[in-house]
Amino acid sequence: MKEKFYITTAIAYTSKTPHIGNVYEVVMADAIARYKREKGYDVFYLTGTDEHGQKIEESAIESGVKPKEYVDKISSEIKNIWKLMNSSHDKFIRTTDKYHMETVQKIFRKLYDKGDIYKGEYTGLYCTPCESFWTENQLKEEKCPDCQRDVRETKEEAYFFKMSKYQDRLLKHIEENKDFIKPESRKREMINNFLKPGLQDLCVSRTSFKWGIPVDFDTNHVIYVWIDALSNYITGLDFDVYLKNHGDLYKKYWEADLHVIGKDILRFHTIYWPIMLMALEVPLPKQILGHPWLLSGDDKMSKSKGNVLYANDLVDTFGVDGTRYYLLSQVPYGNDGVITYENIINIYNSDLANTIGNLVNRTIAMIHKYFDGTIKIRDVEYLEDIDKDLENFIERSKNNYETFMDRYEIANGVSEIINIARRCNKYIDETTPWILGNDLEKKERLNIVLYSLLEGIRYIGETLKPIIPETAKKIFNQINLPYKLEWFAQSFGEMEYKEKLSTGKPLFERIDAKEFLEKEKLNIKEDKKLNIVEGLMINIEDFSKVELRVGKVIEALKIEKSDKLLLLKVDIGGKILDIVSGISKFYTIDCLKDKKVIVVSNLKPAKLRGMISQGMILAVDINKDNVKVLFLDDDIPEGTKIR
RNA sequence: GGCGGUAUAGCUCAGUUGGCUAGAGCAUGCGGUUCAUACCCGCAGUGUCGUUGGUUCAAAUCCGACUACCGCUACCA
Repeated sequence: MKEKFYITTAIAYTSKTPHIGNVYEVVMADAIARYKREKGYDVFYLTGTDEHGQKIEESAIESGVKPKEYVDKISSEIKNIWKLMNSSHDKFIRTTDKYHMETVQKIFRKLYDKGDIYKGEYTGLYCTPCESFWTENQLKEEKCPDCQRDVRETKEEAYFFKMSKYQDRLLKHIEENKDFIKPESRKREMINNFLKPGLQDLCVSRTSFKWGIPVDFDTNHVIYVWIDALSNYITGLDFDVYLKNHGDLYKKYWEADLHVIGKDILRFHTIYWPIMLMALEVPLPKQILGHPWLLSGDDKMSKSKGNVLYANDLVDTFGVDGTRYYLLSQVPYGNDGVITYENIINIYNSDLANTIGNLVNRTIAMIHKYFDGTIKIRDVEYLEDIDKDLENFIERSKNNYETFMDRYEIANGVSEIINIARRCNKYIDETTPWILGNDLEKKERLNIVLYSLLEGIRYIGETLKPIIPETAKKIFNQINLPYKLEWFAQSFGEMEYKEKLSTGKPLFERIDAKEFLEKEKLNIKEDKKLNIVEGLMINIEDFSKVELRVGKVIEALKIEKSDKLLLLKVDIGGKILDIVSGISKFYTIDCLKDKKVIVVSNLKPAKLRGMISQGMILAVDINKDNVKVLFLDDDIPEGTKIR
């Protein structure tokens, strides 16, 4: 009976096309899944898309389509990218799938019936004309800050999950199960930040938007998106809420062996998710692996730098395997990795083309040249020390590889493969087969040498299977062995190559970095074409509701305890508005003073960080770390209306 | 602002519980080789291990302070 292995990725959020970080996660999970399959596990690998929530509802409205249409599109886009990356998932779940939604409703109901979810209320001060809730300190002289009218204490219903009930049990579980949260450093974060201070009851329903799974016994409410999303790990296996009629998948594969997720959502997976499962009386997953990111945010990606990266583009240039290889070999285990075209080209050329590709190519060329493509098994009696060295090195590397892979340290595993290839290249130099080839009496010796190399290549092919399967396939093709060979059924020196080898085609074409980067620069210019979102059109009346005026910044002040906010006093022609703006990272106080800006002057005031903001100034978000305020010529008088 | 993380060769990163003369790959320089994809092999480097105090026989490693960068989070009407 095969041992089972259930692995999942986080399901990708469908508010927009996934970035390379999500792609990394899937490639990583895929490599682990493939590795486990090779090792003989009965693997179930689940991935999918998370399709509910306010953000999606908003994005859909923005694009002028129904939410379902919107998520259908993005979800299939994501599915295609996963396919492109050669993900070998066994199932792709969508949270808009009917069975998922039904089970989530039952989960909610069960927890409600149990008393772990209870109906409570948000208490707040409500201003009826403005339809807004205010907290006490938002009020201005006990009146609504917007309209200065009276507010009333009002309650709004919401469902809450009694997190605190399970927190001690969870803390104990985390402390007793050393490998529950990996890497180690993240575990401390979770315990110190969330568990030790004590958990608050979690609000698990929303009434402020509609795009979600309704609470079936109280349809004004939709279920909180995390309850919905996390459940996919069991609904995807046909979980039965009442624990009686689980589907076969569930019976076979739960509990999960590994949840691969980004470190940013570790909190949900290591706290809310286990507590949900405890409440459902279901065993917890064995391990949660919070992986680092490939990019430390958008900041490192900027079109002007020419390092924006999309999965499609990467695959176009480097192929699936070039891309997978980079992702799997270059992201460090603990820290975020960096990705630039220069780096990828470098790694691609040196590791794939030069080290592995060339090794395979030159070996096969020699076998054709000296033996017409057929090599017989080595005769152990004639082995020299140098051959044994090679063999030992390769066996050792293979063992190291497995050790790393078992710990999910993929990048370390990959470097063991490269080590094998390097060692083989060195062995060629040590044995100089081209000299042996000139001497008929050395034929036997030459056979041993080339056979040993062939075995080395087989080892490389095997270990590459989980990493870059297409290339592994090509290698097996070239050395004329079936790809589906059982994982290392023959150890070094035992394989018989009965068939004549096929003629070797290079596995990877080298990429000229200079040429490529210059071409890229041209492409970037192309990319600057405008992307106008169709669908959301407003008419002139809508626009005329917005009052834009020229304002002069009289004064800019830092707001305490805030990194992003500045308080601007802006003169809009006789009237001075206080405007709170999130630009303190980009502009100093001095360089704003006396500047002319565009002000939205009829914006409903709002309270931010305790300050009342009476308007807004226009600025361009080039990306989240590059914001430009739109300044006007100094000689335009303040107060002038803009239209 | 709160919480957390990271600072090591030109670049990307390893350095397990304190014992290094501080490593690997790439890039650089020199030499070798020609089976191979201007490839491969060898040799050579360069580092006040972010700054600064402390603990210790011994600190890149442990503790304190500081600085810079990053992430999450609140706030960017």
